[in-house]
Amino acid sequence: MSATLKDIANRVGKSVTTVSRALNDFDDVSPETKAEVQRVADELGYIPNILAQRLQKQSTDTIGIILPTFGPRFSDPFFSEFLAGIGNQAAKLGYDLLVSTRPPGKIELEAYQQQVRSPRVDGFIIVRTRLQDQRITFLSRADFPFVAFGRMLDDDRYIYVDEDGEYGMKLITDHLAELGHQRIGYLDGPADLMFAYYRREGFVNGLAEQGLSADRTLFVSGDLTQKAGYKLANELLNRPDAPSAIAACNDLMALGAISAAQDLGLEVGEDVAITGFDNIPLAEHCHPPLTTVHQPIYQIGEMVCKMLIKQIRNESLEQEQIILRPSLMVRQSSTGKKVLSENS
Amino acid sequence: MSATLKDIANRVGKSVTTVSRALNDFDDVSPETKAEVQRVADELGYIPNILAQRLQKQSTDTIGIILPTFGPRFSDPFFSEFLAGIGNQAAKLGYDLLVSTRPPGKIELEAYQQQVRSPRVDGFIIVRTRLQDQRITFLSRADFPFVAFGRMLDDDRYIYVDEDGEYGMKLITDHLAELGHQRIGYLDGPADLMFAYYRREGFVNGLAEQGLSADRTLFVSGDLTQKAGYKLANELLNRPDAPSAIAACNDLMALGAISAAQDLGLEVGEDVAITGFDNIPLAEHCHPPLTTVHQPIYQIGEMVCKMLIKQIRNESLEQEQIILRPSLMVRQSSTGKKVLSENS
DNA sequence: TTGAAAGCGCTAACAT
DNA sequence: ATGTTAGCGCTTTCAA
Repeated sequence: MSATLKDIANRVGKSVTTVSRALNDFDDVSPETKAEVQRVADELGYIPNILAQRLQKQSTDTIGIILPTFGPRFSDPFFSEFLAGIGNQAAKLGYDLLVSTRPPGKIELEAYQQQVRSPRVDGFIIVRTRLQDQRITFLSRADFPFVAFGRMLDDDRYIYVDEDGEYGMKLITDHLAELGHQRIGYLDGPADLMFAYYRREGFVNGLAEQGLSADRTLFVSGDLTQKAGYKLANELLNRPDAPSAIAACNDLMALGAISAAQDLGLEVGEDVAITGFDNIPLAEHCHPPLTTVHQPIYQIGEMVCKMLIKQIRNESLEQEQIILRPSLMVRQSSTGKKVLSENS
Repeated sequence: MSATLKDIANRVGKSVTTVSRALNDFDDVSPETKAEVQRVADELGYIPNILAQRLQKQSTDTIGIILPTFGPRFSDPFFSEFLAGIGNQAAKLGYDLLVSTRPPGKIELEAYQQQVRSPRVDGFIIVRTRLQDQRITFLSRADFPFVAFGRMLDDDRYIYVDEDGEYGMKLITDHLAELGHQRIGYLDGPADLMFAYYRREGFVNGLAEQGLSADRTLFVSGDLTQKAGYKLANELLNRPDAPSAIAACNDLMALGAISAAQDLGLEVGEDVAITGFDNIPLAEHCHPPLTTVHQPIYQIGEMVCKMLIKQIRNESLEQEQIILRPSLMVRQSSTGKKVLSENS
């Protein structure tokens, strides 16, 4: 077992208190004592017992994230990158990251309640906000620190970072309209997800601004996986009145759509334009490379984490609501033209 | 703040000790007292303070995993699925999952040391073992519980689960040889990774068994990303003596290789066969679908987690070393033949 | 059947 | 500049 303050105190012949203060560099300890204490501490390889510190402080130095997952086959590039951003930032600021996974719904909410009351974490990061988000409602009421990645409908009295999904999707409609597309299919996401909502808004409004009417029969929605993208695009492209372009609300579905088009013998970028949203690493290296909207997931992870820890520490935030403007990445899946590699 | 044992004790008019024992269902507490204590506890919404329990027990009820990551653009489907497996299993068994990310090397090892000594977790799960793995050496010496996913060279006196990568890659060479390929390129992984080692062995030995000699000039190695796969395959395919098939040591690089081939105007599955290893969800839904080797990552996550917790609890394991046989998934990227969808 | 007391390792208020 | 005392919330002897 690791040495304790008491061990050091005995060796040095001082009280535990003095040792504690010496190690924490209080200025009411004589330099000699400090030096001596430090020496012995090093010698014994002292490391503070974090459990004791936490009990004393009544804080866990840990932030939590509960990933909303459905099936076991859970593999969204978005999450691993986001997690890395949060995790690295948390480590930098001296916090641990507690990760759980729960299917959205009752079980999920119970997990929040438990973790709040235990208390197992000092604050939460919420991902994939929903139109009405119980998690946010609950944490707000409980006055428990959290930062969300994403907004909610009809309530923004909480701290969040979000991308401007509406703007992002308008970049797509502008781009497609410019290429001359008139009939554009849309691969929508689950109705209760806020990001799908904004992107859909952007799509509809973007078309309108271009003087194009949105044909609702070309709207189909799926569960954000490639599989869904494949199936939905296949249906769209098999219609007699098939669209000349398909915009997907995320990259994964767009990748599925590309496969579907190719399986039908279509040349993506030429015969049909396909676009995504997210710019996951795969987007650049698939064939053809995917035109999409970039949002800096890793940086958002860092940002959200930093804001949460500030909140936990009661430091003031410059900005409690942040909305980021994403940018368009034009690639071959829409233009058919080969683009030179973006970065070495 | 949550109610404490003391609060309950005051209300009931009993000592804290009695209340503690009542709630833990000791049999030396009268039924009436138990009932009364339980009633008041419910009324106050009592939840034990986990920090105090942990200090007392000197255990954290938490297992740790430190993900080896390089750049910020970290997005490996393998990890998110593996994490989900571990996380869900841990939750089921009453454990928390502490996730960190560190670049392999000194910083990483320091993180292990710190977490061991704090003590922040009760045990570790190690991923992506290396030929000589400092992490394993350190934890073994410290006699700290851990379970690894993967083996090590020259030392198997520790608990692990691994896939039989050599066998898996032989499935690939057999398959390619059967299709008539004689010159096969190999996209290798980093030299210090154990899984890359076994898969390479399987490739070399598999070829030998087929009476084919491995042309070392067709071996190129990269960092496991699609980007690397793209670049390496591009080089291979541009040679005058280009191979007729390319086996990649993981799916991500294989996907990159597919893009490279397609960019060169080759029909994958017809003009060149390409295979992967891992069977990530994308493999089935890319174009053409990728022939690969399947290993049940999610289940392995569960398994590893269960074994670790048993070890922590000093329960006996039926098997301390487990090696799983992966299976071949034949798809269009090698055969050129369309395969009916595997599952609905 | 119950309670008093000690202790997990640390920090902090107060006194000296 | 240092020590005494108390306390974080819980569990666990040991005694009654």
